[in-house]
Amino acid sequence: MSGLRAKHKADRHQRILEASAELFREAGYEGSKIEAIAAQAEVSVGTIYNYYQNKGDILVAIVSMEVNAVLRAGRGVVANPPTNVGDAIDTLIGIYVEHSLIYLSKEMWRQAMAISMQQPESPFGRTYTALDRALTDQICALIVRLQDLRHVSADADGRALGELVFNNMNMMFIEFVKQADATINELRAAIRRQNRVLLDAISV
Amino acid sequence: MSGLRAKHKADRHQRILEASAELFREAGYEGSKIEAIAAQAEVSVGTIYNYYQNKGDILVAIVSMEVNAVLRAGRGVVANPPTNVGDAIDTLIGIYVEHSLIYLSKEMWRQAMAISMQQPESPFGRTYTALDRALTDQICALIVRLQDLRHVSADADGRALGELVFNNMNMMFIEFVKQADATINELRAAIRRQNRVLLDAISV
DNA sequence: CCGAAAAACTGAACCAATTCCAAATTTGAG
DNA sequence: CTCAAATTTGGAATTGGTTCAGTTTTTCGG
Repeated sequence: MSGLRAKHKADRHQRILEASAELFREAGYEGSKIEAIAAQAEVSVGTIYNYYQNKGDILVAIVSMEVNAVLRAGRGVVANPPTNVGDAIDTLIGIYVEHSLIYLSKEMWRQAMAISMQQPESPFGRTYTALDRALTDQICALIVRLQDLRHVSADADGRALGELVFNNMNMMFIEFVKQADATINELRAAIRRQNRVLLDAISV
Repeated sequence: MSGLRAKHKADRHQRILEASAELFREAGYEGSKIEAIAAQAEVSVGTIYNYYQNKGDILVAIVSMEVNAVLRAGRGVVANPPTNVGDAIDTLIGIYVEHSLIYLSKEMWRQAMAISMQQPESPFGRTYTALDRALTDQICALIVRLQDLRHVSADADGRALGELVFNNMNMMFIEFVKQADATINELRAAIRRQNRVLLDAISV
């Protein structure tokens, strides 16, 4: 594929993405009709379906960008964690949840999760699952790092621990986006309390 | 409202529910058209919408019955738990997951969860959230019971611990229903491994 | 520069859930 | 038995995501 065609393709991808992101935030995911996205992006409805399998696919592209940004930010913590185990985990989780509503609304998160559940085998579903997996891996990496630094007992099952921490956080996050009036601070406090149970088991 | 009318109402509710359960299992949730349900239940489409707000509402009614059955079964374990803490939790979780696919398919679970996420404020969403809550409470009750019996240290945060166990199990269950080829035994083994981390922290 | 062939675009048609409505039926009270 | 209220019926209209057949654009060998 050469010049012009590739350029058009990139342009249109971008236009569709920008139009969608804008509309999703303004009118919500359900409130954004495909026709409206098409009009805003100055392409036809059919073209959108050339670029994305379905409406949900557009959403996942946006969610992916967000989660990848968070994963990058998390790397710093893993490389250089606070020496206190509780603080280390809390810092990483803080990065995740504090960023969560900057580009995405609660409704967008809910829709994204719902679609990944309905269609786990679709490209969308796979991508979303892969993102969850990457977050889990990052938490596990942090714990292994803390074990290397002798802040966590070496005979703890790092993988299991990381999964436990991630799964709990993720479930709490799900409840958070389901409740319109829940705040990020409440969420973090609740997770902190839950994690405290674990810390006793593993701190050196 | 007296006799006959109430009876008919109950009959129709029942017929719609049975027809739906059968079709959902045979053809899947998405594959079951409302018209087909109506035909099977021998009522008109309009009548279905008299009894249930939407298709998802029917599904939650079925899921509710299932979860309530599981909650009843769980009460026995809470009343009379195995003395070993790991066994106690494992037994309760065993009841939950072993029953999960008897009346519901993985697809039905996925749809139910997805809908509860998309519409957390709808009657459906509220009911589903309440069921999750009831399961959490039951796990917490088990742990408090074990504390009373001196099998779990009295100064552990029972509520936080129960939430952690439930949230982890629930997340693992979500992954389980997303993967077509995941087995219940694999699921239980994975959860057992994760819970082991916790047991060290709290066993007396 | 020309004329296929491939790729991409378009928007009207399709499908299934949901809503709406007027007519028919059933029920319960008097 | 009769009437009024409640409920059911089924078909038409609506809605919004998705598909598809036909058209336009882009590419590329000669």
